[in-house]
Amino acid sequence: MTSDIWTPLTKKLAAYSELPDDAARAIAELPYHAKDIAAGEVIVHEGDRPQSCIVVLKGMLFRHKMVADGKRQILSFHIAGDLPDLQSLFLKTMDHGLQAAGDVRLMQVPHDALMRLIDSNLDIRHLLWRDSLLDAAIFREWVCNTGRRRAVVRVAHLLCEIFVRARAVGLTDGAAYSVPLTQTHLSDAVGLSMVHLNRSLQELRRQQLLQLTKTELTILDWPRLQSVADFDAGYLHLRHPVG
Amino acid sequence: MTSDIWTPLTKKLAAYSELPDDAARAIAELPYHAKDIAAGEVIVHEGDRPQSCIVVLKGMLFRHKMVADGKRQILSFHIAGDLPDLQSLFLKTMDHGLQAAGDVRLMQVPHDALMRLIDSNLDIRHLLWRDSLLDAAIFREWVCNTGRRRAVVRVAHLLCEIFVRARAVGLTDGAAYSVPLTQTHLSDAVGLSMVHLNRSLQELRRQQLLQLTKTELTILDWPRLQSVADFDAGYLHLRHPVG
DNA sequence: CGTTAACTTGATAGCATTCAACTAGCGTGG
DNA sequence: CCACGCTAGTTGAATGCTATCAAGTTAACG
Repeated sequence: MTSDIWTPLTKKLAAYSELPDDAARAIAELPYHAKDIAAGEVIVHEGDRPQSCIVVLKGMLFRHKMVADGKRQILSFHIAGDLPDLQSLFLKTMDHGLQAAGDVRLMQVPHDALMRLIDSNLDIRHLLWRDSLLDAAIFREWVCNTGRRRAVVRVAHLLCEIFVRARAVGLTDGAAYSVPLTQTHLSDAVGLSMVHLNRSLQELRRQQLLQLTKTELTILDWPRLQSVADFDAGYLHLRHPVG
Repeated sequence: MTSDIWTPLTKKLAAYSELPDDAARAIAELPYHAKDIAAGEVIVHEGDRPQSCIVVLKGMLFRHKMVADGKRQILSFHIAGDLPDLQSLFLKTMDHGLQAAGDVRLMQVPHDALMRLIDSNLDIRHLLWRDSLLDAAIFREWVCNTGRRRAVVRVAHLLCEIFVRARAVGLTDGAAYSVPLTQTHLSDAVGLSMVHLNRSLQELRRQQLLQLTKTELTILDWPRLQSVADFDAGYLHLRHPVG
């Protein structure tokens, strides 16, 4: 079975580390509960104490946090294969929320079963620990992005990351990738106002670097986009750095 | 032995989780190499592949990353008990550097010995995994800080975090804490220019919220500072949330 | 079609950066 | 001993990037 319900997760793990066959098999024995989530629905709230971890199967969701004045900051985007609340295994209270951008299909894996597997299987433990560290590496890059980059560069950098991560797990179609993100999502992710984000996007389009519609991102000039974006995929720690 | 060389680390772990006695004893059997580092020295470079993890014993160091135009972003500050490059156990290549602010005393623990202990001791493994997730939680808050907060709030928030983390491991002296940070460090941490950081600090001083000299941070009005800073210590996941 | 959400555009205000100069403290060497 | 250089901190003025406010357009949908 080259494509069962666990394929997104195993693909993701294999893209970022070596995934032994028996580790994949052990994962596939975990109990789970699959679930469909409508666009915009909040999946986990800040303050919740989840009893299971989520694996994204299809679609995109994001972590977010509110700051004073009711402003929102998006902390990360997650695609098929990602474990967006793996940390809840050890940090019992959510310090942020989880919400669906577009429609999402996901599975929930109970903490206790996952914990048992982690404690008994060295390979899986290392794979998942590494995955949680990768998460942190991405946050670090986002700190740089919001802290020290100009608007246009910030936006370009974010889109580069999204595209490379999607390509790594085989979700892209040539230079195109289907994204369910609005400009409001993007502005809350890079820390800009909606209006200014819109103008930054227009600048990227004007420079013929990319195309972004309501449903699809297309890279028009990868080398130049990467350079404008100050993007270096090193922080993603991919197993096969690039193509 | 209430105070041996491992005290900083055990204190830190106990401040953020429960630390069983035999876990503490097992840690104390790890091999190590103690080392003194002069202020400003780079301890680990971006691109390095370290063979050991660092435990801070005394002083303060920080992670940093360069972005285009030679601008620097500081990613985190680390005090006694912290493990600022624990991730190097699983992410082999450093995606950022490690540098001493002030003089630092630290110890290096070889990867192989640490990995053996992690693989054989469940408590320690959970403690350290949790610590690495805590790291990520702090990065998330920094994304919010640089992304969605005004200058004065940003600075106040950073100082709140530094103070609370220092207090949690017993490094503060009443409302005072000895910090070896220059205003340049602070500005690179919050993503502001040196000049504007200086003015933001002056505003905090003018409001009688805190005092900050070359060597010491003193909190003058904690409740009001916390509120100005939009600071909620929840994201630090402390075992005993506050005092 | 009326309604709504997403996107776009223009004008204005304001916060943060940049440039430049100046002060203070500290160590070194003539 | 004082000049000198260096680092860190401070201040002023001008520029400019980004936010805000307001209005208008487009597309999707019941």
